[in-house]
Amino acid sequence: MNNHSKTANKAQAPVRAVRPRIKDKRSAILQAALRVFAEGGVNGVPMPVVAQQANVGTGTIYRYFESKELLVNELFREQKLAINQRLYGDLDLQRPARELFDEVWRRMVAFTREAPHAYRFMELQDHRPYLDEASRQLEHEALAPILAQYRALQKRGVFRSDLRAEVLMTLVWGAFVNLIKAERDGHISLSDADIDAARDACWSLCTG
Amino acid sequence: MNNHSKTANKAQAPVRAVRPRIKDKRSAILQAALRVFAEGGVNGVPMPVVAQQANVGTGTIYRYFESKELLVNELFREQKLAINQRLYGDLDLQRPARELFDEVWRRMVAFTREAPHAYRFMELQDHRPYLDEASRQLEHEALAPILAQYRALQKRGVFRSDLRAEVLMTLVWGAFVNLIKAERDGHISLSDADIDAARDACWSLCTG
DNA sequence: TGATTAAGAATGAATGTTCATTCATGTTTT
DNA sequence: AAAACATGAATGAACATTCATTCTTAATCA
Repeated sequence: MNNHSKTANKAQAPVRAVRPRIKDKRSAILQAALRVFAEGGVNGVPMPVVAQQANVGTGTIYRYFESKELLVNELFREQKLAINQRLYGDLDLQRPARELFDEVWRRMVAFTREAPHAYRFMELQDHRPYLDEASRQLEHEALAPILAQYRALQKRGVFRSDLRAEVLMTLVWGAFVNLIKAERDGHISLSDADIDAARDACWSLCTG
Repeated sequence: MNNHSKTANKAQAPVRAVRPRIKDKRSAILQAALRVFAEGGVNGVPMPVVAQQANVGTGTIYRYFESKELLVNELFREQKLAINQRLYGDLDLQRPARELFDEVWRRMVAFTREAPHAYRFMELQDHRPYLDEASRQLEHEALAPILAQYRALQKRGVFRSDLRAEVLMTLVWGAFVNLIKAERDGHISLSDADIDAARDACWSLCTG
């Protein structure tokens, strides 16, 4: 199980080692897993299906990931980081609060449109039991900068201060997620005007 | 699969029939299922565990429910009706809008506190693939009265009218659900003041 | 240059486990 | 004693994971 026998009897010469090349199948597996898990749920998709979608033998997955659980966790963390970068990266915090709010809202909507698999996977709840400590930690850390921003806006009197920033952020995020979910579930269809109006309503929620 | 053979050859007399007494095990099964599904998710809990929690043999469940899927659907419908009654039943629509809003919010919070299993089960997403047409239909119908109320408040100018009532309702519901979820996930803890403030913020969302 | 070969990489059939569902048998009710 | 009920061990299907085998790669040598 753990006899790596790395540098045992190599006192002689080349040290060249044979650190291989491939770095490609791993990506293919992650990409395929994202797609099929987003569509069928982690519990709904057997590993052979992931393998097939990645054009890889079933056993190959286990050369790159110890288990389904570990695969799910790596996927979660990878996506979490990418999403955070996409939503909050390169934001000019000097701009007016309302402009920032609109910009982030726009990015969130764009993300749900352009990367539906990634969005769906992260929104999925059925992978929660799989998540390990590192993933949970990351999830928590990822929110810190936005939380700080909410706090700053409260301090400047832009946002209402009768509730804690955590609560405010939770409300807005929940409203957004449920809006997108309602659309995907076919309960409503959203025009651009609807989405802008929803944004304005959430702004009202924040400012009182 | 569907031969109920109810009242076939009973043209004679007593009509007494033998419709037995038990009506009890069925309830015990539903109640146990609600609890364990709420805790472990529908996919996470084997039928023998449901049976054990209901103090019933595994096979007995199948005397009352054709399959796990049907059990989940009956449970879903039963709970949906009960919840709707609890949240919106006996509401005096003549009262001021703000009072009604506060009352419903209060009921929602009380429900999450007093019937955490029922709330959790309904909030769960992993039973969604199990739901049949009847359940989906019921889910839709259950929203109609509240939607009508949102519309009425828009018409009276109490609620903002720059977004459709469906969208408004979706936003508020999502905000509430995520607030409770954040608490259960341990991300935040909610004081009564937090909950009241969240309610006020949602009211702001509705009124602009 | 082309041949040889050993180590890594890939594979998918085989394995062991978990679970929904069934059914042969026992128990209770009428 | 017949009819309805209840039971849980047995069944078969689905799944995560393993492993004996085959394929690739690239270092070495003729």
